[in-house]
Amino acid sequence: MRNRPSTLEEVARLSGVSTGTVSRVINNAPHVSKKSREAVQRAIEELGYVPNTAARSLATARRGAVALAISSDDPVLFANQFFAEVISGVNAVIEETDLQLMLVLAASDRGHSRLTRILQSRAADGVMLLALRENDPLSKIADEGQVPVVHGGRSLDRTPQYYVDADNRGGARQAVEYLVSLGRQRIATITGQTDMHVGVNRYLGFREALALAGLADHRISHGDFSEASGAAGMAQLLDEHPDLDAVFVASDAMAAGALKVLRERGRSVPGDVAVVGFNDIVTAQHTHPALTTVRQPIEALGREMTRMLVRLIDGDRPTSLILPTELVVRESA
Amino acid sequence: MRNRPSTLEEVARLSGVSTGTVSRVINNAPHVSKKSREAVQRAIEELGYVPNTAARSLATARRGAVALAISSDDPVLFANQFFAEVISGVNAVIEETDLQLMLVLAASDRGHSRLTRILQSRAADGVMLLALRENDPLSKIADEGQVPVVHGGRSLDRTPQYYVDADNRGGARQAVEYLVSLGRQRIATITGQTDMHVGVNRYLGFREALALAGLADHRISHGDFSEASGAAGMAQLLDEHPDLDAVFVASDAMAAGALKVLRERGRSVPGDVAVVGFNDIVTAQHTHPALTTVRQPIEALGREMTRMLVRLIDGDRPTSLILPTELVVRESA
DNA sequence: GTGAAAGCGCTAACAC
DNA sequence: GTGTTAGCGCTTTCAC
Repeated sequence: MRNRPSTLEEVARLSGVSTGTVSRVINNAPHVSKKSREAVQRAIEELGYVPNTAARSLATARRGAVALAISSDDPVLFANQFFAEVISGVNAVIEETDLQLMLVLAASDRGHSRLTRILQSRAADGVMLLALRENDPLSKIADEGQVPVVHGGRSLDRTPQYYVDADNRGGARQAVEYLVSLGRQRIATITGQTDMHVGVNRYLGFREALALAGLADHRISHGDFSEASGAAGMAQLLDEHPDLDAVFVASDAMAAGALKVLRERGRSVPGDVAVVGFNDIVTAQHTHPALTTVRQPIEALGREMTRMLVRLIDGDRPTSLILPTELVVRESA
Repeated sequence: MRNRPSTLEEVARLSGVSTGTVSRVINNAPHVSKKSREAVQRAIEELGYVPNTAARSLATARRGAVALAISSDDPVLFANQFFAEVISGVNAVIEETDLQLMLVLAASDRGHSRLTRILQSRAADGVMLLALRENDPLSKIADEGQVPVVHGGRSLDRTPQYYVDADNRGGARQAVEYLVSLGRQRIATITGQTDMHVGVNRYLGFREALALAGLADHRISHGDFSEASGAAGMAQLLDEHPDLDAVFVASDAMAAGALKVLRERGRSVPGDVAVVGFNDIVTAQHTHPALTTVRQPIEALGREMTRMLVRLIDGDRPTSLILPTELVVRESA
């Protein structure tokens, strides 16, 4: 570790101009002579000067940072890769700005209250809120807070003012329409939690598609997005509707469970039963047969959330976004 | 959004004490009468006062934040789940402190120079550096920087002063010893990049175990940790050493590729050829057959790195750590 | 046990 | 185009 970082005042002294001018150069404001500008730049170089962000924040009342807050410990959303992809998208936009990214995982109560503090205190210039639980008290706090908030995903209880979401309903519709186009007639579904926005909307998409095709939509089992619940759901469906010829499963994890049960019961996929999942997790490529599924634009979600937040911080009024999903056809349907 | 946050001075006014006393209460310093303390707390409550972190940072010369920097875009390490697990571990420790977590993904050049700035400028009180490339210039900058640095993993060119790493060598040895204990005699390996610390050490572990068992160690193919290279490596090994009865593959991704080739060539696993991977990625549970592999303590890595950094910030001199790995036996060996 | 006041390093308004 | 200076909101001596 080296000696103490140098200050703006030292730069001023060395370059023979006032602190005001140095400051102008650093923030490349207009009305600075070429001569001073170069003198300052030389001095900065020589001293290895780096501005003190705390001092700057204090003077400008801007933090120079945004927070990405993940409130829920919901395994489905937090699941590994979703997380990594969102961050990757967020980072891509952040890198173009001078903002820093703070990460706040509100797993414990402590994390929760910490997030509350950030929302109330202007510790960040803006917050992206991901995976809020239904009726999460944070939702209210966010609305009353000091800083702009962008939500990733919606919840059932309230639609946030600024959000980016994937088109879960459209994606589900697309998946089921594909099954219909394959000639399947007796299509079932295993839903996710229907007290969650994603769960409900994928289910609605399912019903919508069947209604449009004039097919029956009573073959339903309710899961919770977990692999185990997918297996259980599939077993139940086979018991209750042995004639089914396709199943739309609201998550890939559940679909993996369903495939296992189908194999055990000797139903061939997609011969006897076609299967479509949702999310396109990595594992979807490695199931047997490989899973046809709906891909969410997760990285884009991160990118768009960040863009939106930056615009809000700049005082703009962006409009919320629903991002399209994409059907990835593999072997299971 | 509400009105302006209140200041410490306002708290002082409302509670009828000096700003000095308010400050003492907030940082619960000794020598404050019960009476003042309570008056202050009441005022804080009433005003909803939250300290301004920038002002505090400026006064104390501490940032109240640490950075987790991921320098490399190395797909192996950045791979989804590794990333999420590290962060989860980091977060667990962070939540116990008053520190904030800044995330710096140095994917682009811009990201890189941004990280350099942080290292040089005390924008964070400490930095955790993950997945540094070999000969990464950052390594040097980190050493010369203003803040304590903890490395996750090592590189070939230099052993950092403070690091936490997984026992790659020991893990590999363990894996191969297990194959030996199964009675396998003609054991091959597909290595990772051997210009990377992990690559080399897993390879060394392989040789060590064979040497100890008095077995030949010439069945080698060099991969790059990718699934494709695993497939190519397996094909090559089968061509050159058709008699092999086991293979230690230095990553699960490569192992997945290898399994595919074995299946295509009609070799049964583990009947004809036993396969062990490394990393225990989620997919390992879903290959056919499910993959026996070496699990790295990734969350612990994040936790221990953070603990170490916090101790460094506090002025302690922690000692570097190598965390044990664990063999996860499934069906492939 | 408490108050007063001098900074921390920067920006921004104002004067020239 | 440039210099001067008053803060930003907090902590921390130093008196008392």
